[in-house]
Amino acid sequence: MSVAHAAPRTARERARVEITGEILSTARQHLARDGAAALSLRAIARDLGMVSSAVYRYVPNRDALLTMLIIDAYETIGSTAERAAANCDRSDYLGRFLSCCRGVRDWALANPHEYALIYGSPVPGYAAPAETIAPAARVPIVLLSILADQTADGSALPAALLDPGVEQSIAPLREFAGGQVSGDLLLRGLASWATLLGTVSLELFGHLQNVVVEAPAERAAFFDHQMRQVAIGLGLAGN
Amino acid sequence: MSVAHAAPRTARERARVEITGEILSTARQHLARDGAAALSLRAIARDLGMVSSAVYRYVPNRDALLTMLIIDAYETIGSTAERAAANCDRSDYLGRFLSCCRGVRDWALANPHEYALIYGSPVPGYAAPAETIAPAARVPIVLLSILADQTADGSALPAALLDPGVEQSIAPLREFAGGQVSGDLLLRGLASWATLLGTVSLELFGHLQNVVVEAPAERAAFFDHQMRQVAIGLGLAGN
DNA sequence: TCGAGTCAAGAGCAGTGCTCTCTTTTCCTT
DNA sequence: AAGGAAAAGAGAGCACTGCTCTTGACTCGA
Repeated sequence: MSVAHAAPRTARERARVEITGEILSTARQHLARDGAAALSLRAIARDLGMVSSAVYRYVPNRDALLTMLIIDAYETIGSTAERAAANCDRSDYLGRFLSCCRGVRDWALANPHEYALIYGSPVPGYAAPAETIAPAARVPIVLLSILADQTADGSALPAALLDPGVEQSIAPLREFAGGQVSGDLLLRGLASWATLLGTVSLELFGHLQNVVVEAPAERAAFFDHQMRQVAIGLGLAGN
Repeated sequence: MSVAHAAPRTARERARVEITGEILSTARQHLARDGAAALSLRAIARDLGMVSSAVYRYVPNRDALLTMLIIDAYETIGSTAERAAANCDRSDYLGRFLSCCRGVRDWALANPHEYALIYGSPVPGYAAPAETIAPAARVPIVLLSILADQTADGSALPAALLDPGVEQSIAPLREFAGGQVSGDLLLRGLASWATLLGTVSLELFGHLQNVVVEAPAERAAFFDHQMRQVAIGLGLAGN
């Protein structure tokens, strides 16, 4: 029986976790500076003063390194969103929602390449492995928990009747949500998620040029207004 | 004085436009098959039976080729959206909107790599040149023209009062729209654009796994419902 | 102490974008 | 028609990539 994540005993094991960590952190730096497409195992090796083939002792291949960075990005944006939402009173649904949205946007602006890695075009020939699913769910779970809390205290929007085919289409999400939130509200939640990511992506990927003033203050005011409108659509700003 | 786009006179000029066209069409094939990151000038040259350096007689570099493909993608998705919207009566605002959205999604599903090229992560180290602006505007213009028509016949939503900072933030879009559409409606239009692209991106980039049933029929029903809700928010389905 | 396992290093393969030179082909002008 | 200029093709070459294989050195546990 093996202890999970046992502390490294031998010098070899100690060196292994240390070097693996160094590889990951330089990879993170390279990703932040040059983007995922320019991520090069050889360049990382050079930075670490080792030869390229040596890196393969610690990382199976480039895709595995990308997977680690993807998980890392999901975890940090997830915890950012969670912390942002937790900054507000539990019953302040509007505040939690807006805070979460702002947190996502701020993180995206500060880490554009990381954001592009997880929410932009998938790396070609790369299939996201199962380990990414849980971290990827953290942001939508923050949104979902706001809706669940709202439903629990009875202040949620009255559930509209849905077409059976539509109701059926979100069966996986419904199962995940545990039946607390109405299908109608789940769909609104998904729309809010899409609008949030869509708005951030539009801004970050340059599609708001000649549409919204470039200055940070205006961009922030625009984003805030859009997210507030979304919140109204969710019934979060009713009172 | 030179005639714009004059017909090729000499055999050399004729060959030039022809070979350039062949390079572009094989590039399109490679893009559709393997994605932008795997686009290789050498592979294209090989397909065309020429040596790699010869391609540089026709295309300055890889980025220029990408620019052509980007413009191409914007043009085709733009005309797809236009045609889809034009399939409905001019006064059928809801129909035009839904048809446009479905057209965008269908095109994206049929051409995922092209979609990712224009709406996914920007290619690192690549700055979109000015020639892409006009083609990129075609889809939002379709959405905007629906709102403008709606405003013109007096059936648009009553314009809500906006915060001055928010109103100011969309000054470029306001100028483009020519002052016909209220700021409130312009912002709703931008939100609908963001939701459309966000929803399509979520689906195409695999973020709806374990959220929405994978079967095409369910996915279509889900999309349709979401876009219909957006249309309601735009005041397109009031009657 | 000694065999097994682990690791760094280097060479090497196949591929990339891009440049340079050299030759051939085409075109235009004299 | 002839000659020179321009354009195009071909090939070598540079610097880079991911990745594999072999070799020799090191570490660890029995």
